[in-house]
Order: sequence, then structure tokens, then C-alpha cells
Amino acid sequence: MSNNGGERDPALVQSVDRAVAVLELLARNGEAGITEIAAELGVHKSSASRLVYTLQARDLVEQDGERGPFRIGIGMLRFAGAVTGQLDYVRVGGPVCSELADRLGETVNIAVLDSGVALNVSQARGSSAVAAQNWVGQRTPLHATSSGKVLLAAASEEDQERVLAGDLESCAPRTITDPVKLRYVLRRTAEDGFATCMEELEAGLHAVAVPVFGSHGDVVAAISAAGPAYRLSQKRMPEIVEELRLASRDLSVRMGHPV
Amino acid sequence: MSNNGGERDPALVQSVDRAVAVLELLARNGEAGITEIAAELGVHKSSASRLVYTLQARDLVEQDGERGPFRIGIGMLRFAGAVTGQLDYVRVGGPVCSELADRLGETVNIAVLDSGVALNVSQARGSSAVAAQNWVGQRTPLHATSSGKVLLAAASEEDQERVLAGDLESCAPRTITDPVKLRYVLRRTAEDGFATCMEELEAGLHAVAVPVFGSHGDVVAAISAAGPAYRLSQKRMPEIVEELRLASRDLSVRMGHPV
DNA sequence: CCCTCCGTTGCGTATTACGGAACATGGTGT
DNA sequence: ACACCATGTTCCGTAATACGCAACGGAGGG
Repeated sequence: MSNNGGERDPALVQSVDRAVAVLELLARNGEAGITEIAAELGVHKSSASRLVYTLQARDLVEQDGERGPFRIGIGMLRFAGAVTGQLDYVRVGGPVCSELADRLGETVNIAVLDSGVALNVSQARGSSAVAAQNWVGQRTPLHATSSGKVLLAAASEEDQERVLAGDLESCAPRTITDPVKLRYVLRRTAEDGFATCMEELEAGLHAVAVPVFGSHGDVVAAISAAGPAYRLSQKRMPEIVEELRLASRDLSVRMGHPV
Repeated sequence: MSNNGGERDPALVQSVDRAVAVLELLARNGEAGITEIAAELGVHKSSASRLVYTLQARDLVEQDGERGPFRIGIGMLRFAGAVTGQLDYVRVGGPVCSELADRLGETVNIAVLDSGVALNVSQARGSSAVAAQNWVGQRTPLHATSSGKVLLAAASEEDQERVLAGDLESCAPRTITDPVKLRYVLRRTAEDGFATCMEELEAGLHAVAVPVFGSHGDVVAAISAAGPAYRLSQKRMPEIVEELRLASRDLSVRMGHPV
């Protein structure tokens, strides 16, 4: 289902591309066996085995003992560190997320705009027992998330129109797929300074987001809180937005952007 | 210098192995051009170009504009998230690091043993203004760091001897390069329950570390504090070691290893 | 104890990636 | 202004390389 639609860029190095696909699969599933990987990529078991073996030799993939499912390995942290070296949201954002997550009891995320999607760069789980998945590194559509709306509302006219003209994929029953309605929502978002997302990405999931400002008053990121619909009710929003605003200001300051 | 010594495991997928080497180079250097990458890997420019292009298509590598040096891309965060999902030191360690860093005013790190080196998995900066670099994901030699000594002192006899017999590279003027002296230091470390590192990794940098214990009383990680030599004086050590021990116990408990 | 499921190993083939050289494209120095 | 250098990309022929196949070895499960 996630396979290459048919055309493959011939300039790509096939095995490298497949290896990355393996990593993506593992990142998505948490863990997987060779057979499962092979099936998912549409390659033979032996090919999958070789790819995994190579990644394992470089510590990018590891398995429990001698014989068990494979998962992303510790060696990956080396590269993660190299990213954070340039992207401060991760390093600075961590504590801010944690603090707010503790206070709200909900999952808090920081996302940035990256080539047409919202990319989550930092996350802290709320104290609640409700299983919250890990969104870090995940790309989420701009039109179906609270962070995405905030980022898009602050983007240039052209960028907005490009998204509006594109495919507004329906992720959940209440996803906004009508460009006209989305344009209205974006205007509201810019005015209000926050965006909500009520079961538009996943059924039963609510979220709110506010912008994070850079030194020139431009929006550089969004910080959001997400949780089950029954807990993030409409009437609790003002309180949460206020908390998010405080965290956003804190984040701006910590990043060296005095307000 | 970092090339394959000569023999290459024929079971490895060559292009994948090279692609990972590219990523490692970028993680190490921060950034690099195609020519430099090709030279370092010992491959032709065109090969390097293809590899980078493939990685770029998957967002694992990015460049400033259209024409600039390459660096590790944001897409790498996806995998980093997957690691933290299973490796609890990162998630659980974050708050512990932060708290201790605040209290000490110094940089605090958590490191684990990973294939012959100390791998930093979590870090929190102290409040001090002194610029502290980001060590997360960095591999540091076991013989030239406080964390490394702690981890090595708890390792098996064979592992210790392997390091002692290996190349004790000199990182700074006071790095311990004498196997005999290092063996003595390791014994002292095991007895004392902590290790120091006085300008052995970098001139002007001091550090102290204590072990973190797992459920079976085994050493699973090390937690360390690092800072400029003039601030981490010898006579301040006992106080810091005590703080580190508290944090270590806290960490053990949070990871579900009651003492 | 057999059967099934999973992962690895050899092997032959042709797909695939590699290296060479020519080609673009800026940046630089005279 | 021009030539020159350095960097990265494209094209192409070759053979090295990774792939798929099938058989093998090991663990669990019935």
C-alpha cells in the first residue's frame, strides 16, 4: 500500500532507497521481521535480509537477541544529534514541551513548516494514561492539524494558495476538504492567533495550536496540545490557549528572540 | 583515514554501506560538498552525487539553497523519534538531566556503552553562559571521558583489555594514553563509584560521572556533569558526585529499576 | 516427533550501480 | 571583461553487484 506507485526515478540508487524504506517502515511499525519487511517493500526475503544486515552492521538497526524482530538502532542517535545541532527547536523545545505537558496533562508538540507539510520536531507526553503515539519526525498535512493551520495561516499567499489548490486529502470524517471553508478557517486563525482541530486528523482526537515567533515577528514554528475529544472540550480551549501562549513566549525567549 | 582498512564484508550491500558512510561523514563534519564526500569515501564524484541525491529525496540530507554544502536533513528526526520510543534513557533521561543541570548550573549528559565507545543519548545545558556544545549522539572515546571510564570500569574483563590493548588516542594534553595507568584508574573508578576527567578530552574541560544501575545491579549507563576547569574544581567534586548519585538513583527508579 | 514458520546462505544471472569523461554553472583572479 | 578553476550533474558502456530463486538450518507449536 505504501509502495512506489509505479514510476521510479532512475537516478535513485535503488538499494539505498530501499534501505531508507526499511528504516521508515521500522520507524512506523516500531518493529518488524524480515518476512514482513520483504512483503512490505515488495522485494525478496534475501534482499531484505541483506539490507537489514548492512544497516545492522552500522548500528542503524538492532534486534532483541539473536533471533527477534528488528527495530531502529541506537546508532541513529548520532545523526539525530547532527540535526539538532542546526535545528534548535529540538534541543530548546524539549524542556518547554515537558513542562507544558506536565501542567496540561496532555501531549504537547512543536512543529515547523517543511516543504508543504507540518513536521513535528519535539514532543512530550502528557501524564494521562491514554496511549499517545509518538509524532516526532512525522509529517502531517497542513489542512488537517492545528499546527498545520497555524503555520499555513502565517505562510505567504502563494504557499497558501498552492495548498488550497492541491489535494485536501480526507484523513478523518471531519477533515476540511473544501478550499473555500479552509480559506475562511485560515483567516480566522490569523485573526485569533490560534487554531483548533476537532477530529479532523483522527476520530476522537482534538488539538489546539498557537504560533511561535522568531526574532522578526515571523512565525517560525507552532506549539500544540492534543488529546482525546472528551478531554479537550470546546470550553476548555481558552485555558489551554493561554497556557500555550505562555509556552510559546517562553520558547521564543529561550531561542534568543526577545518579544 | 576513516576508510575501510581493506577487507569488506561481501555480505554487505555496498551502496547502502556507502550511503551510511556519507551520513556519518556529514554528522561528523557538519557539512560537506560532493567532491569532499567522494574523496573521503574513495569513490567517484558521480557515485557520491547519486548517493546524496537519493538521500536527499528521502529528506535525510539537505542543502542550503540550490548550490551549497550538504548536511543531515530534518527527515532524520523521524528515525530519532523511533529510537526514543524504545530507548528509555532519552525520554526518561531528559527531565533528570534538566533538573540536575539546573541545580548544578553545568551541562549534564547521559551516556551508554555502544560498540566500544561511549554514546551520549541525552543532554541538558547548564544555566551558565559558557558555550557548551551539543554532545547528543556523539561517540566519545572510553578512555578520555568520565562517562567512558565509568562504563568501561563496569565492563567485562575482556572488553576492558580490548580497549587497553587498542589505540589510546590522545585527545588533549592530559589524555591517559598509558595502558598501565588507565588500568589503575579503572580500578579506582570501580572502587570509588565515580570517575573524573580533567582536561583529558579537551583543554579546559573537566567532568565527573557516576554509574546508573539497571534492575540487576548492572551498570546500564553513566550520568556526567561537565564544565570549564575553573568551575569544576577538585574540591567541588564531592558535592557534584553526591548530586550525580541522587540523579542516578532517580533515573534508575524512573526506568523501573527500584534500588 | 513432525510440521510450520522464519531467517540465512549459495549460486547464476542480468539488473544495477559504478567510473570515466564531457558538460554545465558559478565564483575568482588577473 | 575574460579566462580559469572548482564544483556538481549528465550521459554511456561495462562489469561488478545486488537481486531473486531455492535449498538449508533452527525455533517454536501442535
